[in-house]
Amino acid sequence: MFINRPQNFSYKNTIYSHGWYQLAPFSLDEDNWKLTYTFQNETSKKPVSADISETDKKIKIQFSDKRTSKKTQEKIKKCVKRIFRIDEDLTEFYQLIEEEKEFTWIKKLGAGRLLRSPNVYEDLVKTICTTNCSWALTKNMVTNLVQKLGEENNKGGKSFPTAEAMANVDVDFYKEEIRAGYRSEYFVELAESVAIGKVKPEEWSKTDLPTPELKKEMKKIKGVGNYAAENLLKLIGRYDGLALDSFLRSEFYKKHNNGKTCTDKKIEKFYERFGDWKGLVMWFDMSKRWLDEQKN
DNA sequence: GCGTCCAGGTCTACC
DNA sequence: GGTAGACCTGGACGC
Repeated sequence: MFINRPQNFSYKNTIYSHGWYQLAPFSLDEDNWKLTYTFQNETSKKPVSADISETDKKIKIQFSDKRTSKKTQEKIKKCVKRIFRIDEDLTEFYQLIEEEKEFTWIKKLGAGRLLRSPNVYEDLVKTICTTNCSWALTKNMVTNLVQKLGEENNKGGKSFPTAEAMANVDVDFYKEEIRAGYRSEYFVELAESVAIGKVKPEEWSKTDLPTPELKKEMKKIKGVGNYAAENLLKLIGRYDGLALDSFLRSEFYKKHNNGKTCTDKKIEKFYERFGDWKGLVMWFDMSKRWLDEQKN
């Protein structure tokens, strides 16, 4: 199964856009540039693993189970499009940065798209796992969630757990098995709220709510503060927040402030001219060094 | 081996 | 609305 690649799209630089590709159920074979993901499957409950790779003009999806139904294949194709943001229109973003020499590399390298999960709920849980801890611990928590609560297929692939599966375990499980620490209570509350339909993260992608109001909605969820909400907004395609975290701040100090610390207001002022796209501009401005270090 | 620091922050109480 | 202090984990670091 194939998907057409959009203009200004780099398969590799989209995978490397941020750390999400390192989080289960994603796994990346860098020698063959094969991104594997195990998708939830509502119809049979048995998840489906798929290898994603690129050809000259297309993105290729290969299913580990050849008996995967056409209907499921089509659903997974839709998910892959979401993961790579195939249908996202970045024309305005590229036009905006074209006027600034410092940022023209983004378009040239086909960067600009942030890898994401097949659904908002997974991005939400993973974002909470990034708060107040090292990246190693984030990976550990997410791996535990997938290994201990995800469904397994006959190839050994495990999917990210559903809200229902996450709601079926208690706080002690999150503390002892997931090693989520103080986040454990947040996960129980969140999973229960999503499972009964009280909180609907998937609606966030479709709502017409202005960003500040949507951000307020997101921050009602325990464990979601300013950084987490703005990170989620970026993942659903709203880039008017910077999602400042310790990584972005320290990179900004090094690159634009002679290594000295400064206020968040100063950082915000620097990117103000990019309006609704400032969050995306800042992310790629700060992560250029990281992209340069990856295999290209 | 042990203690301390801190990392892709948030929450609550208090002012 | 702004701020201080508590909150879990685990790797890095110094001793």
